[in-house]
Amino acid sequence: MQIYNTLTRRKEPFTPLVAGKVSMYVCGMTVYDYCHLGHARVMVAFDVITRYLRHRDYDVTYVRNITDIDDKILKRAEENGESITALTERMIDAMHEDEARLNVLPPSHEPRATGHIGDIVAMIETLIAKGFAYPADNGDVYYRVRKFTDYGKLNNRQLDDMRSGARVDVDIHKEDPLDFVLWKAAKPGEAHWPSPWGNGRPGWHIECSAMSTCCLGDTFDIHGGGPDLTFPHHENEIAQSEAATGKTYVNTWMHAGAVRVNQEKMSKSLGNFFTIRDVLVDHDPEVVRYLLVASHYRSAINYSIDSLHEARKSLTRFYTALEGVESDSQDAQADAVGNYRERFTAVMDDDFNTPEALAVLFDLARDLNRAKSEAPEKARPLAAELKQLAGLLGLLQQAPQAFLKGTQSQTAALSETAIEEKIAQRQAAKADKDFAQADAIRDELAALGIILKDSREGTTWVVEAPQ
RNA sequence: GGCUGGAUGGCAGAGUGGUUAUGCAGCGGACUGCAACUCCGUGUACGCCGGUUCGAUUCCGACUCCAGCCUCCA
Repeated sequence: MQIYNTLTRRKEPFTPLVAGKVSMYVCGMTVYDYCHLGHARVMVAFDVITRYLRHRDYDVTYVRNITDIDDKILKRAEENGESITALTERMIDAMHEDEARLNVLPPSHEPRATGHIGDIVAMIETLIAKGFAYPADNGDVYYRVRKFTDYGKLNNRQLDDMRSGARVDVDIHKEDPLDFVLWKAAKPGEAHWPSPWGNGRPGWHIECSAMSTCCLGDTFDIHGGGPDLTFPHHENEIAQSEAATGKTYVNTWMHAGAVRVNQEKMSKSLGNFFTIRDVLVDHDPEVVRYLLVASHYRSAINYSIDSLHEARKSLTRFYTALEGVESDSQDAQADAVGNYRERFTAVMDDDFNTPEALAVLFDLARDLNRAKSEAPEKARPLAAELKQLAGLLGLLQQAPQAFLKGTQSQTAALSETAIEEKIAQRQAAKADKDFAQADAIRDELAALGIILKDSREGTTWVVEAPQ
């Protein structure tokens, strides 16, 4: 297998530290609001990566943290008039609900910052002892960036170039404007934990260093996250961890691509974000997942309603192929189903090329459609193979009819029984050769987005993408 | 200003130093009462200018444009 490494800016053969095992840490949510599609992308990308690595027989330990103490959380809890814990618990529950709907498997461990204050304090103490950090007279503790000679290696950035950016905040308590905070002193009334430097809370970057090291060891295989975390967050993590342990922090850095809206990054600051739950009101969660998997994990995706419709159409093609074929995993037999599995594995081995993997599945689907009419005995194994391979992408696990008939909200204009009633009326009209009447019924349903399909076995229907 | 990516057919989106991506849409045909679904067939696509090469969309350089990071953001 080969994986693109942000650190070296190229694809590299993947060799885990311990043969057969993969240790992976992904930066998760700061839980002060609902997840948006950018979060969904990271969740789905690393879910596919985890599923595939496990399929390749790696024993994967997947750690994804929860940042449950932070300035934005304090602010939001204050605005809402609720306790910090009430807010974070509510958002954590919502996040779990969202990812379950997107068919994202839970990580192996989900450590929370507030559960690791001791580890965080210990790491800061080590950094101070080694001269990489210093307590300031305002009660904060800062990281001494210029002391870490490798600083900037992940982003290919020179410290002196960053000065010219001039957007670094000038803080009189810092020795150098580039220094960043490890421990923040609590203002009166703020949530806090005791520490050798007084009451306070951890800075953002240190929690990931502490939790990843504590769950996975000083050095681990893969560290992932969203595209906007490479700087400063991941750069700072490297500085903290490598200074503290004296060892390489991470071998392979992986970053997902951005989700855009109208060619602009979807982000909290721009306010152009769509939450997962908002999108799921009108769309099958699998459509959203498909949209995310249909592009390579590193490339930017432009989100639009049209792109969701495209995704729905593609899934409709797959489910149409699977419709009417009973199969289970026992049916997938290598000799009967061609080389799809080999092709799928070859492209997924190359930096998780999911668009190519889907192309293989479309070829498989065509083969399946052909088999359904020409060689029925091959249909079952082909369908089983399609479901099994798609399952590695977290797709095609619904009953075909369930997907094709859409959600209740999509068919709300007419109940399922009413639709069946109309179909029966049309059958009767057809039997009487009253085609004008039959066509009128079909047009009436089509106007409601219900498309009829006649076949030897009878008439079925699908819901087309909502307009 | 520094640093990253990107520019592929009507749209989405992979990939490759010479030969079909794939999906949607379009066109022709089969199937159908007519459709839909499905199947078969069908597209002189690789931002611009140079260079390397027998040959470049693919490698190298310049240019233009787009996006991102340098400040909280996945």
